[in-house]
Amino acid sequence: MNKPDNQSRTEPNAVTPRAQDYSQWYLDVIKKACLAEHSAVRGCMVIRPHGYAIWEKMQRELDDRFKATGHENAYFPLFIPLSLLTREEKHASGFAKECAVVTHHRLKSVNGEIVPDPESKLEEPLVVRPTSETIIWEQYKNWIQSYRDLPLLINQWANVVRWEMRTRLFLRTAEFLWQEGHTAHATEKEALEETWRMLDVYADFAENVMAVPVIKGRKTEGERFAGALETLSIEGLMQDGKGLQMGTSHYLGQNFSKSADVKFQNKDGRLEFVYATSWGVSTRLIGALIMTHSDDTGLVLPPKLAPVQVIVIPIFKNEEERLKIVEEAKKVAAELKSRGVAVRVDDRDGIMPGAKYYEWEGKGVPLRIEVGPKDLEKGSLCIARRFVPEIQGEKPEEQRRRRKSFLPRAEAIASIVPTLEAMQKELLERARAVRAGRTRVLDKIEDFEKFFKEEGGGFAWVHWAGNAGQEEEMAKRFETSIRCIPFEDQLPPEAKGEGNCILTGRPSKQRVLMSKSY
RNA sequence: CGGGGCGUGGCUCAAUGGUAGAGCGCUCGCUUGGGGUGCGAGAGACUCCGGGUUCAAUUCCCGGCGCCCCGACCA
Repeated sequence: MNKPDNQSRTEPNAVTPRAQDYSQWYLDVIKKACLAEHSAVRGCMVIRPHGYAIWEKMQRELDDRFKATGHENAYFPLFIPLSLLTREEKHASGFAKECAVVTHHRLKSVNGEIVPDPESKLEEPLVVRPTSETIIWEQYKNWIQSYRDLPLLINQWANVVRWEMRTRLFLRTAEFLWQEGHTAHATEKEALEETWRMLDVYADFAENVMAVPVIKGRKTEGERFAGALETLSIEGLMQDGKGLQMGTSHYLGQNFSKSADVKFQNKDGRLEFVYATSWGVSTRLIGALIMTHSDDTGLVLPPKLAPVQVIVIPIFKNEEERLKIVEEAKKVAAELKSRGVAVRVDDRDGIMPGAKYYEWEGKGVPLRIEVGPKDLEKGSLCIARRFVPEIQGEKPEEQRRRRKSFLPRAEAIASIVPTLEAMQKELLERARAVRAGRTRVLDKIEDFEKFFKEEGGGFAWVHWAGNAGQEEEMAKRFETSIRCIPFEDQLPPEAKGEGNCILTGRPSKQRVLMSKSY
């Protein structure tokens, strides 16, 4: 990476990036943090070790929550026979436009060129799973006979392929990693409860682990998952004012059990189709993390998702000093490790400490400990935070001073865990504040237009009673869509109550959440 | 699939109708070390592919291919 000149040096903690071009800013952060890059394969992404380590942390947190709600992991095939995928009509037509299809099973050399062997054409094409409902329900048919087999609560960690026209690292790639839960229940009530429960799991994860505040609600008919009776989602607001769907939980009713013919015998001995749910979150969440917290210096990670929570940087002049200081740095690291902190010592020689600061800040490491000769002498440590809570009107250099603190050694080490916990909370608060600053309760279409065309946009709470065609009109005029019809408790107090549709003026019982989106 | 932009050392880019240059990175040496040390030496490019114009093309023209951005499609 190029060394920035003095003018382009960045001060950490800028919540709103100076970059006008968010696309470029987003890519810069990913690059600085070494998270991912485009691969030579169209629309596909290479996740680099640091990015993958974040995903692993997410996986662990989510998996714990799935297990705690009674779910088990399993794995199903990558390939779905075409006839299986097309059994559920709406589901098939919903995904039809973005399927990768395998048609041959062998290659052959023709005139010196290796091509699919025409003789090896499959009798039935195989679709690379865009999602696994169909193949999983085909299997559930064999697993479910009695009400005693229910509920069946399964989750799968997998990759899926959706052949998107346009891709963006993490936010939309042709192949992505995700988890998909697929559950079967004896009653509609139980399935609905599961649908709502898993949305709560996602919302809890988003806020308490990712430190990204979300709005919970239901999708409009047009945005519903193909084949679902109800789609719930959590919606986050990114720093550029665009909304992002961060997770979905679907109530599938009996659609998939009917098309796969999955019946069970209830307590009365009668045969019934089972009720289904499915729910998923993907590596898109890493995109959400980046777009929510990062600044011009690079990535900012909530401590709970930081693969390295504390980086220890030894500072030394000569070999003699190096030996002593690195030894002390390793001791400090060992003490932190015993307290459950993910810590690393950057003892690389020949790289200036300042360069290391920039590097680890770019990667989003929450805390840095500097150990130098003076610390050894005084028995102290320097602790620097990746970010500090904003103070209005504060100058950058004041803030920089506030980011660092010099503490007696024991005190410094004891302060790490509480500081990480505090930073986790501060990050959520900061994201909440940014979102609040970009959220409006709007009643007039002129105000709506001004908000999205002049003020950068964000979340708009508006009354809506339009039809699908009128939703389309809003999309054309303002590039906005209904992100969700929020649950009642999700509305801010000033947005509650009845009113009139912002477009048609027709009476509306409740406001919906509108924004531009990814 | 439409609209725009770009393909030049590893990266970011410059220049030129006469076969290329910088910064960063990399290697070696010294120097330096609490916010991107400084100096010196060195390695590294058939200028995306194909064709055309020309005495001569990296440069101009045409056609591919690839990438990026903006739309349509979507987690």
